[in-house]
Amino acid sequence: MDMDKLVSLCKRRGFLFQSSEIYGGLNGFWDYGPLGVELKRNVKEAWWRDMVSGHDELTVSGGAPSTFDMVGLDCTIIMHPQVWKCSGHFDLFCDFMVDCTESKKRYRHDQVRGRWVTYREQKVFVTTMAEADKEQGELEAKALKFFNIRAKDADKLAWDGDSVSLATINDTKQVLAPDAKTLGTLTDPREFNLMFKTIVGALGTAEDAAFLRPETAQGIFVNFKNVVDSSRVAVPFGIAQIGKSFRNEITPRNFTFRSREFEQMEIEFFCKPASSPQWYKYWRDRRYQWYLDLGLPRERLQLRDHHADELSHYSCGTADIEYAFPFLPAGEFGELEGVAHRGDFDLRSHSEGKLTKDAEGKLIVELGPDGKPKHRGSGKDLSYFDAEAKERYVPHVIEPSAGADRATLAFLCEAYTEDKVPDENGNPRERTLLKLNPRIAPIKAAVFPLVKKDGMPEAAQKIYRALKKQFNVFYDEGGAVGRRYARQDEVGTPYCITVDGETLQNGSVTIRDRDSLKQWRIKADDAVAEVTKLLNPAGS
RNA sequence: GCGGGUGUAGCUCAAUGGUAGAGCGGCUGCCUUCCAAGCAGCAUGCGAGGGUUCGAUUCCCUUCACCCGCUCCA
Repeated sequence: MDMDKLVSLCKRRGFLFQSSEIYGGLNGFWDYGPLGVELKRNVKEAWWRDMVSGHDELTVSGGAPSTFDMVGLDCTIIMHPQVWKCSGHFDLFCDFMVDCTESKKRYRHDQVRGRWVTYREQKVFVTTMAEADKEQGELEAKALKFFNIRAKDADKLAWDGDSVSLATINDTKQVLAPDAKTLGTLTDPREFNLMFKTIVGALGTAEDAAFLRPETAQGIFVNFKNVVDSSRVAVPFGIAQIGKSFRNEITPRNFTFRSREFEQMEIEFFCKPASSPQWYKYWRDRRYQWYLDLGLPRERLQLRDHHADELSHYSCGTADIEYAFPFLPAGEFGELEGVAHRGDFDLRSHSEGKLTKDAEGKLIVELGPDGKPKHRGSGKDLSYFDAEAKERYVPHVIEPSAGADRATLAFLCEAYTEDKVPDENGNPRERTLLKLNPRIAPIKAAVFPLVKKDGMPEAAQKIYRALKKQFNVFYDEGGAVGRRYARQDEVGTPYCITVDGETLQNGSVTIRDRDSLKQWRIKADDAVAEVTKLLNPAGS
């Protein structure tokens, strides 16, 4: 599929526009047009319905270890700055980077490592990005090349001290950058703010700095106690939230895939530590199935477990649900949702202070240079008393975190179809259509009078008004009926109802299926019942 | 952030140092009894800023955005 064609259709038909387009646009920001907002709302509402409001806490659903509760939450985008310090975002999202003017490469300042070495009175700091086990070999090879000496004379190099991070070096003039041949090609370290900074208070000073949330999850963790105390939920239970998040992506690209302002659909599921692996598996499989049910095919959707070395420092297991977006190279997949087993990292961090892993892999409070906690927690007890088991523990957390915009984009990509249908003379003609699942289609049905006379518009309008009470439907009486069908196909409307001459005789109308072009007759009075039936097939 | 490319109507494209045209789409009317038909008419544009010039959509600079590659991807 040609991505440009989809982007063009999205703009032409009002699904997606570039933000601030009349001013030249803004990199990484996108607006949803009249049809796009319907589509995205339908995606979010399907998620909320399927995960939260439609959840049956009385029945053990397929694959779940037990029954469980689900509730929702809607938190603010701006929270106490300490939230981001304890969550780990503050440390991770405020990186210092250095650029190499020779190789044009960019490095995380603290990740560049090197050693001082002297040869014939010249002392330089040789650096590399190599892994620890290959580091010394790399450094020696680079030093030999720089001083232009043979490998057999390697013992003439005088090494001084162990390998250290570039962050400990003040004099960049004597630094040989990892991919450079000459000295002093690195810029001074510059701060990269991956979180959006803002000011709280009209007289904003530096102390009033706050951040727009980079994820909705933390609002759930900091409200854990409020929800437990107020809503009669018992572990195991989940708290769900849909909302905007903000990240300064370094390279926003690929349409809405990597936007700087985006919407998340997140669940934090709290469970007993011992049963958390089962819950992890449950959520991972259930979330994968959700995308299949809404129309992404198994061939283009994969559930990929992270390797151990890919896991975040707090995670005991993470799987990504990934879709083969057409803008990616063949065989590559892009993340739609991450399902992470986060252990008790978040609740404990917000209670005790930001945690880190010690040498044995145990979570301990991270200390600053002064020996005190680097980021102080709230000091509030976020443990849970399990009345059934008569024990107190900090629940473990499973986090299915989905991108609403990415899901919407994936459904659009998958729906985009070109086929050939017979024209009025029976010759094949190119057609563009969106084969959207009717559940998420922006318009559920269109109603047409076959021609604009003989009372057909009046009859069609009556059907339109009846349908409109329950569904987003569209009325169109202009031009040839074939053109009106084509327009609806292009925006993914699953059904078209047409009033014709027979309607006036016997009260029947035709109803047409978008994908198959099949038409059948129903009673005009049954239009609402028929569309309701089609949109709610048995078993769902 | 770097390198390369691109930027003209809603979309796809053309032409030009003397302020732009087509196809498709859109709108109005006529016609039209089932898949973008026909006829008549209408509307809409040189991404932004600056410079050179009598005059810039065209040449130059800057900027913004998009695409490709690198980097980044918490």
